[in-house]
Parts: sequence; structure tokens; C-alpha cells
Amino acid sequence: MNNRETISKCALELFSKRGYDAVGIQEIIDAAGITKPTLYHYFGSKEGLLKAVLQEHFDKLYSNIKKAAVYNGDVKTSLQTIISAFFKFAKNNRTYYRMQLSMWFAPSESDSNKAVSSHNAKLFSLIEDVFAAAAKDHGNMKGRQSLYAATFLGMINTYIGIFFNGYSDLDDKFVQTILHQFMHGIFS
Amino acid sequence: MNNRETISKCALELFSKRGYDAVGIQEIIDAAGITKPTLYHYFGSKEGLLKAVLQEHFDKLYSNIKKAAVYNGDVKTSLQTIISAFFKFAKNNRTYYRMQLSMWFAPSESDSNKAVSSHNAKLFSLIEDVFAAAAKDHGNMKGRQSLYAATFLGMINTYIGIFFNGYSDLDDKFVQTILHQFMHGIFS
DNA sequence: CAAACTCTATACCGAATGGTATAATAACAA
DNA sequence: TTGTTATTATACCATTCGGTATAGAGTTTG
Repeated sequence: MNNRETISKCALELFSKRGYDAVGIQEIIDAAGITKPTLYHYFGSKEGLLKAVLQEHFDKLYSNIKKAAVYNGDVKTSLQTIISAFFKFAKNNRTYYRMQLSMWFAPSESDSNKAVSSHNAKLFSLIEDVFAAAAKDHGNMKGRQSLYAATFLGMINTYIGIFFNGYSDLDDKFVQTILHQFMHGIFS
Repeated sequence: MNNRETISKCALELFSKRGYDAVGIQEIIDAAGITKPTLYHYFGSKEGLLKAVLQEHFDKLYSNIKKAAVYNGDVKTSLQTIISAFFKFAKNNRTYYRMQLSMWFAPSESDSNKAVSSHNAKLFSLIEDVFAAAAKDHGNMKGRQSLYAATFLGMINTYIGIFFNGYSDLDDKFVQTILHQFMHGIFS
């Protein structure tokens, strides 16, 4: 592993554990065993480092969800596929997803939230599009894509948070639970 | 309004908007129009200030939820009352609830999360107790109080977050939605 | 070999951080 | 009036913050 990767990895771990604002550059370079100019050579600034770290992992998440977020005529199947994709990613990238989750809920004018907000918007519109497409077959869903997407993502993240806190595993039974809950909220 | 209250109010607004770590003492005293020794006289430290601000508002929230979290034989009614209590409080204390929410999702080793974790635990056990009591009438709920409480609180906070982001209002119809969704998750 | 480029270390910068020692002011009780 | 206590301001502290100027080393290219 080269210095750039080492820095990125250490930064992710520290940001995820203690938060972006609370972690100083000094701490990162100590953990990575390098010096400041090396970090600034690769990332330019603390903010640049955060953005780079986010980008790396988000790209993976985005492509996974993009593959999953396809409406083929059956809402239930689509949503189930999406939930599974999120769960799988969260399990395989716990440190990153923890950080992303905390930044998503961070104050709107914090650097953390600003850094993830565009990513979240991209993810959001992916989900929104599914509901928009499904609205053609289900008239009662029309004009509610945004609300549905927000609710759906909120529930997914709720369950991932519960998983992180050890209250449950993210197994197939859980996928069914969230799916049923959500569908019942929509169609009743 | 005396100096102590002014400081507390300004700190809440700044913490809620930009996050605890990102806000410096200097900024708070500038906003409050006082000087450092005054702040340190009343609160002792930055952490003491945070704890005091949290305590003030949490006490109100806790007593509201405590009144609402009573099981009288009907799960649905109990949960509905709890949801309404949360929604009402969130609407009337937006700034505070926003901050609490961000701190609840903050990294586990951050000062923010440490400061709210004990409060959250108190709230959590209030809800847990309701499910534990209800389990006497519904055998299938037995031993799952923790999971149910986590899910239930997660859904409530999801909807409050959606409300904060402007996707919906927290009206009675919304209470019904979350209630049905949750109940459907449990009893199916 | 020499020039150019990439990467990294020493040593430093000004500004901001959380926090405090000292003392003045004000209110109040004896 | 005098002593006491609570409250506030001036001025300061050591440390840490994010960031950089300079230059040495390693490798590549001409």
C-alpha cells in the first residue's frame, strides 16, 4: 500500500470514529506514519482529503445502487433488490457507511453535510426515478416520488443503523420486514 | 433575558446549525455579546455548556414522552400517543431536535454523541418498557422489546427528518402512516 | 551525465483554539 | 459603612489548528 492509500484509509477510520471536525491533520499523519507535506501533496487540503475519501467509496455505492434501481413492472421486486443492495454494501463497508450516515444527519451548514449532500442527492434521485416509473402503473403514487424516496431511504438507513448498533442482523428476513412495512404505508 | 440564558440560546442555535465541534467559544460569546469569563463562570467549560443546553431541553422532551408512553392494554393507542408526542415536541423545538438528531447519529466516539447517549438511553428504555408491557398480551412480541423500540424510534426520527427537510408536514395523517407501517412490520 | 519530475522531510507561519489569573464593578447583608 | 458575594471585563496563557516555503532524495527522461 502506497502513502496515498495509507492516508486515505487512516483518514476514513478517524473521520468515521470521531467525526471530521474533531480530527486534526496531525492525528491523521501520525496514524499514517507520514508527514504533512506528503498529505498536502496528494490531497491539497483537509477538505480535499475528505472529498477524495468520500468519492472513492461513494462511487462503489452508487454503481451498486444504480444496477439495483431498475423498475421492470413490479414495484416489490425493484424495492427488494434496492434494499438488498444497500444492506450488502453497508455490511461490506461498515466504516464508510457509518461515516456517511453521520454526515447525512450532520447540521446542514457543517462541512461534513456539505461534503455528502451532492452524493445523497444523486442517490436520492436514483430512487425517485424508480417511484416515478412505477407511478405509470400505480396512479395513486403520482406526484409523490420525493416523499416515497425520502421515506424509503429513511427506513433503509434506520435498519442499517439498528444493525450497526447490534440490535439485529441485515438478513433476508429483515429485507422482507422493511419491504412489507413500506409497501403497507404506500398502499393503504 | 439574563446572560446565562442568552449564552445558552446562542450556543443552541450555533451547535444546531454548524455542529458542536465546528463552533468555537469565541463565536458563541460574539453572538451572545458577552465575554469569555462570563461564559466560563456559568458553564465551566465548552463541554459543560453543551451538557447544560442539552439537559434543559431534554428534560422537557423526556417528561412529555414519559406522559405519553403508557400501556393501557391497547398497543395501537399507546404508540399513536407516543408518535404524536414526538411530533409535537419536534415541531415546537425544531432547533433543539435537529441538534439532538445529528448528535444521535454522530460518530460513537465524538463528544457530541457521548453527550446525548445517556439521554437517548433513557428515552429508549421508556419505549422499551411499553413493548415489554404489551408483550404480556401479545406473546409473539416477547423478547423483542429492544428491536421494536429501536425500529419504532428510528421510524419516528425518519419522519421527523423528512419533515425538517420539507418533504411533508407532521400531521395526523402522517401519524397514522407510521403507525400502520410499524404495526404491519410487527404483526405479519 | 544532466535535466526534469515526483515525492517526502525539516522547520516554520499566522491565526484560532479552549481556558484562566487578576481585578473592577455591582448588589446585598451585617 | 463595611465586609461578602456574585458577576463581568481586560489581558493573557500554552497549545493546536490548517497550511506552506524550502530543499533533499529517488526516479525517470533526454
